[in-house]
Amino acid sequence: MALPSKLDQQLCFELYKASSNFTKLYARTLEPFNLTFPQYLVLLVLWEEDHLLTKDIGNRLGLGIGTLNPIISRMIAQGRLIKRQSDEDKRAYVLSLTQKAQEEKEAIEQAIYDKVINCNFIDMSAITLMKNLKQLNLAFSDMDL
Amino acid sequence: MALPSKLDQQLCFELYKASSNFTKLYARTLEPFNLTFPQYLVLLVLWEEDHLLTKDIGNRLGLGIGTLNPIISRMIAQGRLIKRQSDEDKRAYVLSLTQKAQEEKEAIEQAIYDKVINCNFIDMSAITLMKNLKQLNLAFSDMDL
DNA sequence: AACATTTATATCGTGTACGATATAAATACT
DNA sequence: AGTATTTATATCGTACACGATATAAATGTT
Repeated sequence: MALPSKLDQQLCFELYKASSNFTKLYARTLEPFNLTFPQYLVLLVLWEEDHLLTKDIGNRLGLGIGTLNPIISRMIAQGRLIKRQSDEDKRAYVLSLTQKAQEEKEAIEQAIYDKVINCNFIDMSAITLMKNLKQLNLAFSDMDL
Repeated sequence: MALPSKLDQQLCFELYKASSNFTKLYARTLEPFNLTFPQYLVLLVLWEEDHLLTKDIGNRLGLGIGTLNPIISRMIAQGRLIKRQSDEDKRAYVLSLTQKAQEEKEAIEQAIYDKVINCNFIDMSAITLMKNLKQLNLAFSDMDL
């Protein structure tokens, strides 16, 4: 019987490396803002829709509370987020952007544009790549992983 | 001027999620063997070529010593690896598979085959995906990231 | 209303992952 | 040979990332 194909081994590995490379690239770009990549993802979510519950952010990023909570705590300490107990549900907490976090949006997006988008390789075949990745993640979401 | 494109934001995010999903899938498959995904990657490397130096494994996996060393230490404690000081270069250490690690290769490959390869989504468009990912990682390697 | 279950968050333990610093051995240079 | 630089590994500090457990509030059941 066929053993794990080379293909599969390479796929998981290429994905692992690509994600790591991308994270490193973003990390360097975000360092001047004293931001990590996961923290930036939280900002992306809240820039799109502010005043979300912890679980909402977790759902959108696919992160559990054990990962998200420390990230949020640090972002509160940084003065980027504010946490308020929800009125409707006293178990839940509403996360909101501070003025600082709202104002730095443009500068951060510009930095990403300069350093990341200008890496021409993004254009390569990003459409196909994205399509495949989305299909992949869709398949995972149907797997109750 | 165009802000960071939606495309880019989605690309980095889809990659992040896909890698995380894959790692989780592998983690579950490898758990019965008391193996983590990065530890499995070290085994993959050494199954292909045994008796490598720490730096060789690091190069092939794209991992620094700060990440790799704790992984190797745990694998030694697990009885999977043996570490011997190199004769040619007394700074370097040769990592070798124990008999246990050699013998469990088949069983682990079978487990991966059953749980991962049988996820039909692998077939989808893995060829295209792989090609794009390799291109991406090649571009990164030219960036002294 | 009393109780059981579910849900939202919190905390803990283990294991990456990276950058910075430290150390000893090897190599290059004068 | 003696010194400077590079190289291979080790250790540390910070920050994810996940699963397990804990707690309190909300919901469902009888």
